[in-house]
Amino acid sequence: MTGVTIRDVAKKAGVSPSTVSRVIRGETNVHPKTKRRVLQAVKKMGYSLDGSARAIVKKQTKTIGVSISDISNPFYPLLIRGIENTINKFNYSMILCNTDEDSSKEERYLKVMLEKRVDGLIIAPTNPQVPFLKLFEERGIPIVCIDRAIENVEADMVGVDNVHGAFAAVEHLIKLGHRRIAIITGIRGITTTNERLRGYLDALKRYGIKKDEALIVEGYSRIEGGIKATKELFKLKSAPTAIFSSNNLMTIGTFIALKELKKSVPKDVAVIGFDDLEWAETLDPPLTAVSQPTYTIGSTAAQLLMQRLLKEGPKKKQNIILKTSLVVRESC
Amino acid sequence: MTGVTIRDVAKKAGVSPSTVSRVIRGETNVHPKTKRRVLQAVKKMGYSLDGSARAIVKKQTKTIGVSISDISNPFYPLLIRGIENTINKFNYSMILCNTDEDSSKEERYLKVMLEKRVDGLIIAPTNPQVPFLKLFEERGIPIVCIDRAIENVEADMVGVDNVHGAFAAVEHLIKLGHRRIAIITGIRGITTTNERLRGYLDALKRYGIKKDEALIVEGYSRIEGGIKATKELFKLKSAPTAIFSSNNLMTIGTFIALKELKKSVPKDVAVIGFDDLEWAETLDPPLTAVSQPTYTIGSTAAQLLMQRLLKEGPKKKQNIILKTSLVVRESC
DNA sequence: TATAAATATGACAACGTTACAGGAGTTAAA
DNA sequence: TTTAACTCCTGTAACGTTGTCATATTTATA
Repeated sequence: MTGVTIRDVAKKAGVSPSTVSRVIRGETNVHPKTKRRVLQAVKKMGYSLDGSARAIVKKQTKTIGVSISDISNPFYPLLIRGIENTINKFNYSMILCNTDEDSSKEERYLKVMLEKRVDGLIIAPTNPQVPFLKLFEERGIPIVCIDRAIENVEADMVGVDNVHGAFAAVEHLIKLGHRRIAIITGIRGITTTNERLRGYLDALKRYGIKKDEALIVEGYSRIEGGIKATKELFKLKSAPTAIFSSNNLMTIGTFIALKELKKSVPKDVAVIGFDDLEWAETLDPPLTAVSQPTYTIGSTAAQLLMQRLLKEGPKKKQNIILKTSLVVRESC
Repeated sequence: MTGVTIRDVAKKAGVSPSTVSRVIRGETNVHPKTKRRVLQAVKKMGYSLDGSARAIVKKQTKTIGVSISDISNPFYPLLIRGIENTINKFNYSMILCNTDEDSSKEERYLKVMLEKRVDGLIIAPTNPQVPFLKLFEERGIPIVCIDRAIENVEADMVGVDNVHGAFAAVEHLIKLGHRRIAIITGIRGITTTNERLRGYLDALKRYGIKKDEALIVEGYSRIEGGIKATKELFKLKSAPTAIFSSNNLMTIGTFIALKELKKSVPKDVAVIGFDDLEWAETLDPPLTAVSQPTYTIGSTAAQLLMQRLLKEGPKKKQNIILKTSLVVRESC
C-alpha cells in the first residue's frame, strides 16, 4: 500500500496520469464518470499526493516558517494561535522554530526553512541584524516581523507601542505617588527592551523625577532574571517603592522573589508588569499590567503575510503598531 | 539570484552536478581544490538546496508532524519544548497543528501532514478512534501518542499515570478531613478525563465515602468550564468542602469563580488541581497540585520517535507511563 | 614495471508531480 | 454542410535533486 503514485492510480482507473491529476486538483472538464472511477481508485489504493513533487513544479509549499524565541514563554502561545487560526483558513501549515535568543541557532533554522522552501516567514528576530534574512529577501520570500523590529531587510512589522505602554505604566505609578520606581529590563539589544526602557525614562523625565541608575536592573526576560533582579533591588540602601517589570516572565520572577522576601504587595512595594497574563487576576495580588493584544499581533502578522503571498498586499512594507492597554488590578 | 539550481552552480564551478551534490552532502572523495571552488560558487550564487527535490529522491523530509489540541493551553508549550529540543539535535523540524479538539479539523491536518510526507507523527488525539491514522500505519510512518491513548492503531504512547495521580490528589483531601469532595471533569471521551475520574472514584471508595453524582460536574477542560462548574457546585444545597479540578485551565477557572463568589481558599473550600502551573506558587493562595513532567513527556515522545526513524527502537510498541507528583502548597 | 586498489569525476536515469500543446469527438451556430 | 467552439482526454517535457554505474586518473603493492 506504500508508494502508490499517480501513475498507479491512473492505470487502475484506466486513464492517464494527467487526468488523475486534474481530478485531484478539482479541475473542470473531467467527465463525472471518469471522476468517479478515479476517486474510487484513489481510495482503494490509499493514494496520497506527494507534496514534495507538487512543490517542485508549483514552486509553492503552502508552508510558512515561524521563528520565535521560546514557545514556553507565555507570551508566544496566544500569538502562535493567532497565526495558526489565520493561516489555517488558507490551507497553510507552519514550521515552528525556537531560537532560544541564540542567533546562531536562529540562522541554522532559517537555513533549514529556506531549504524547505517556506512560502513566507514570521519572525521575532533575536536581534535587529539578521544577515541571513537577505537570502529570503533575494528570493522574494515575504517576511513579517513580530514583536521586534529588524534593520537592513525589507519586511513588514507588527508590534505594539512599547514606549507608550511603558510610559503609561510608569505614569500610573507616579500618579499613585511613587517616586522611587525601579525597572527590570529585558534582554539587551532587542528593540522591545530599548523601547520599554525609553518609555520608563520618558515618564520619569516628564514628571521631573531624576533617573537613578541603581533602579535600572537587568532581568534578561526570564523568571530567574526577575527573581535575581528583584532581590538585588532590595539590597539597596534605599529600596524602590514600586517596580516596573518589563516582561511577563520577569513579573512572575518578581512575585516569587517578593514572596520569598516576605514583602507585601502593594503595601511594601507596588508592582506593575508589561504583558498581561491570562491568570493575572488570580495572582496574589491580582496583577496590574500593560496588556498587549497578543492574539491580534499573531493574526495580523499572518493576514499580512497571506496578503503578500496572494500578491494582494500593499506595495509598501507595513509597520503596524497596535495599542497596549493598562489593566488596573490590585498590585499598585 | 532566484532559482539557482545545482546545475547552475556546477557550470559556474566547472564541474558536474553530481560533484556539486557530493560537496553539499559532505561526501568524501572530492578533491579539496574542487570542493573549494564549488563552495565558492555556492556562496557567490546564493544557492540553497531544494529540500523538496531532495525529499523526493531520499524519501525523507526530516520533518515530523505534531498535533495537539491547542497550543494556548498552558499544558502544551512545555511539552512542545521538550519535543523541539530533542528533534533539533537530529536536524528535524516540526509542523505544528492545533486541532481544537475537533476531529474533522484533526483529520484535515493529518491529511496535509501525510501529503507533506512527515517522517513521523506525535499526536494528542482528539479521541481514541482516529481512523485516518491507519493511513500512517500503512505507510510505516511511526506514531507516538502523547497524553492520551488511542485504539486500533499501532502506536507508541507516552503519558502519565492519571488514575494514580488523581487518586493521590483526592486522598490528600480526604486525609485533611474532607468528605464532600467535588470533581470537575474534562472533555468527555478522551482517556485522561476517564482515568482521572477513575482515580477520584477509587479514592472515595477506598476511604468509604459514598459517591454523590451532584459533586461530579463537567468543566470541558476550559477556563469558562471551570468557572461555570464551580458556580454550579455552590448552588447546591450542600456545597462541597473541597474541589478537585482535573486540568489546569479549569483550575484557573475555579480560582476566578471562587474569587467572584468571595469564597476564601482554603478556609471556605479546598482546591487541588491536576497539572501544575509554572506560576502556581504566585497564585492566591499558592496552588496544591498534581504535577506532570510535561517537558519530559515531550522529550520522551520525541526520543522514541527518533529511535523509530533511525530504526533503533524496540520492536514492540512502547507504552511509557511517567509518574506524577503531588506538590503541596497552600490551597488545601 | 606491471597490476591492483583507491581516488576523483561525469553521464544518466530515476523520483512523483503539473503545465502545456494537441487531438478526437460532440454540440452549436451559420 | 461547413465552421467554430466546447468537452474530455493523452503525451511529453519540465521541476531539482540523488544514486548508480562507468571511466579516467593517481597512488600503493608486489
